[in-house]
Amino acid sequence: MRVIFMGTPDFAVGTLQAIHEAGHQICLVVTQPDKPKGRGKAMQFTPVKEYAVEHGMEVFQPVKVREPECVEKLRGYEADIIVVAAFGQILPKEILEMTKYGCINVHASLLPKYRGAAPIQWVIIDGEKESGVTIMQMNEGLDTGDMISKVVVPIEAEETGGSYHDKLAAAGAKLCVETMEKIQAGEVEKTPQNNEESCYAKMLHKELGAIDFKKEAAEIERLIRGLNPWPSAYTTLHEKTLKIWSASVEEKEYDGEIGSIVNKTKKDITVKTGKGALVIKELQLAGKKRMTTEAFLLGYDVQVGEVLG
RNA sequence: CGCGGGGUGGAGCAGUCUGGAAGCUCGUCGGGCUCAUAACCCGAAGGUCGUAGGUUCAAAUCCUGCCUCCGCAA
Repeated sequence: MRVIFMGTPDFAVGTLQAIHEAGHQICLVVTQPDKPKGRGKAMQFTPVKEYAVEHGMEVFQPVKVREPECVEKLRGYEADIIVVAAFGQILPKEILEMTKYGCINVHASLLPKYRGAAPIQWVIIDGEKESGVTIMQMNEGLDTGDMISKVVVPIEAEETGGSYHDKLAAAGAKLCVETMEKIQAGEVEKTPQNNEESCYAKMLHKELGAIDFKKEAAEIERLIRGLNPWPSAYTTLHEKTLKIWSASVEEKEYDGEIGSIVNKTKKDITVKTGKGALVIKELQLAGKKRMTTEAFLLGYDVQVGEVLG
């Protein structure tokens, strides 16, 4: 098929690659404009653009695709289908109805649950046992289109936002190609979403990672995993940001102030929470590298009784 | 030129301001103690102090350029 692909972050690259390698003709790749990123404020390509440029694909980076001139530009490619994966802009009706097969979207959740921007991390934070990827026929709502296909991916006990992201990106890429074949063969069945069961996964923001030790240890531990590697869960130690990369839950109720260090061994630091305690396994102090708590304790002096946050 | 913190034996750090013999907590190797040990005791190996140049009788330490890691911001 003649395909226009729209996507921006890493999650979308796998799908673009799979479509490309499946032999479809990608006539245009639409991605968000380059932005100054990184420590030096240097302009940086989006991951999707990186791939597209590397493979000689034409790239289009509109600030707003819904502008009439952009819409007309897209129409000019006469694509059969538009595939969207984590693009980051709302598509107007004119684009949705522009092609023979319309726009399909690769979404990283089992719809109608977890519509929105950050479903991958939220299912981990919420402690779900499984999630997956849904391919839907896009309509004008936010992730409200009819469902075409889905795949379930279990969430492991040690799953992090990063590891699950990679699993879903791979699963979504595969499912997308399979679904395109079915669409082309006219074998798809579209199922409307039950709006009663829907919920939204809000965009992640940095403050979300601020650990509130008054919460249950189990909840904090899920937050740490869900926000790993980005934007990461953190607290404060000696007035510096302390990121917590990995921790485990201990049921024991220690005496002491919530948020304080209640136990220290050669390998771990244990912090009292609203319910149970959190054993910190891997961390990172501002300016330092990420390291195990054991390595951290070899060179950094922290005492039982000190309070985090 | 967005702000800031680093790069010191295998790991994590101190020492840099106030130049003048390479240190701490671990790990590793050898030996000892012990029923035993992640515990304890004795001993050993291992470092161009990121890199290039400058100042000096003398530089990890002061000056300059460069490389590189990281936190914030975006």
